[in-house]
Amino acid sequence: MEITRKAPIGRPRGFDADEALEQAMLVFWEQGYEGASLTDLTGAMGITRKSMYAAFGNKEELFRKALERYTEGPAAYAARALEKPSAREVATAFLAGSVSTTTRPDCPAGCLGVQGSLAAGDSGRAAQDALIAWRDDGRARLRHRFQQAVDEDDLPPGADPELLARYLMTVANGIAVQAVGGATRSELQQVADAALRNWPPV
Amino acid sequence: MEITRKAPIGRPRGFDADEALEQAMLVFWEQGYEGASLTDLTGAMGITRKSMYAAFGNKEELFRKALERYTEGPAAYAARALEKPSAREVATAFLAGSVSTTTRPDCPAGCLGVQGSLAAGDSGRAAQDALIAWRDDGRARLRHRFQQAVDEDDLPPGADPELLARYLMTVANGIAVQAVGGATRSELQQVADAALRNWPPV
DNA sequence: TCCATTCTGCACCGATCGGTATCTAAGTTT
DNA sequence: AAACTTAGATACCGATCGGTGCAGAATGGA
Repeated sequence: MEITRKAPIGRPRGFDADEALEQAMLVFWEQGYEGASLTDLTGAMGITRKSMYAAFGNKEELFRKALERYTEGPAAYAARALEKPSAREVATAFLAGSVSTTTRPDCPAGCLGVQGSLAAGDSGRAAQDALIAWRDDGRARLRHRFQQAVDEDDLPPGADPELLARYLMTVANGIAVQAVGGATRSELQQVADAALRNWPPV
Repeated sequence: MEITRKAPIGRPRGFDADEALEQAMLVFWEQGYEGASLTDLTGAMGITRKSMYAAFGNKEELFRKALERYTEGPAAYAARALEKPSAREVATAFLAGSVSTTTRPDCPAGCLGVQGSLAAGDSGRAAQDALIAWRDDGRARLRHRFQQAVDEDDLPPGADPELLARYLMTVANGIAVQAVGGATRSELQQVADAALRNWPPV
């Protein structure tokens, strides 16, 4: 029987891996996967290339882990929105979260899940695929939530969960692009309000 | 008085500059500014680096010219939409054109004006700025067109041309992102229809 | 105390980046 | 034919790319 080893032998790492990952996420968010060089990344993380490779594997894995952190951090609004009691509140919270996260003054404008690797050469193809899967996953969760709403008579029987989910995701993605172009929070919230004006009534 | 010289002295270029630019546009469209290397570009254009530099200046200028060609080619739907007789038809044609152009089977998925350089490192910053200006210009044209519609009582007096323009642009940008993720033409047309369901009545 | 292990800092790897120099061949004007 | 300009091919430039090898420092277990 092995007892749980709390501290692995050897010299412990001299940096906070979570904090380093946070900084890497911000660099990817601002510059995209291909636009973020290892020099940019490790510079912001405050560690050397060697330490980065030992802790995170390689650039591609670092990106995946940064995306995970993004999901649980800045993009956590999506998971919170899904827990709202009604479909309308889900949609409203989802777009409101999208607006506020893409226009945070202390973070890069836009959405890592969109601009992290929207178009890419060969070297960024894996990151591109990861983001496509990420957006698909978000859309699937919305679809399931709206299917549940239909089942609960929270949406009219004729409502199409698939379409509603894609519609919301499309608007959110557009908001992210607009944010990169410098659109303000209030401008985008108006757009979100407009997009919800034709939401199916209960 | 100089007479207009039709053919400049020296050996004429041995390739079709328009066709070469078309191929460069397709590469930028698919891989983005930073993701498209000179090797990729000149390979698709069928010319050498030297010829490319002589004909187009450098990579950045090549991108600007490819964007112009994109505007007059695949993205010409936008200019055509602006000439529709009513605001509603403008909006409908704009989104329909956005859907069909981002899902053309013979072209890369998505929109060059969005994915050409959404996020970028230092080297892609100029292309990024060019695309932001490009999208701003499209939005301004929509705004002017809707202001005209308000003046002509083609839109209700309370309609906000600025908001309507940004709303349409946001949906179109979202459609472009969705197209990259593999959304089909009919799926996106449904989204476009949904987005127009709350268009202000005359 | 000594060893094993892992960290850090730095130099370095081959490959590729955008961009050029150099050469010959070719075509058009004067 | 002379003058001029460009095409095409090749080789090259310094810089940067993602990724490593190595030596030394630091820590845990024995």
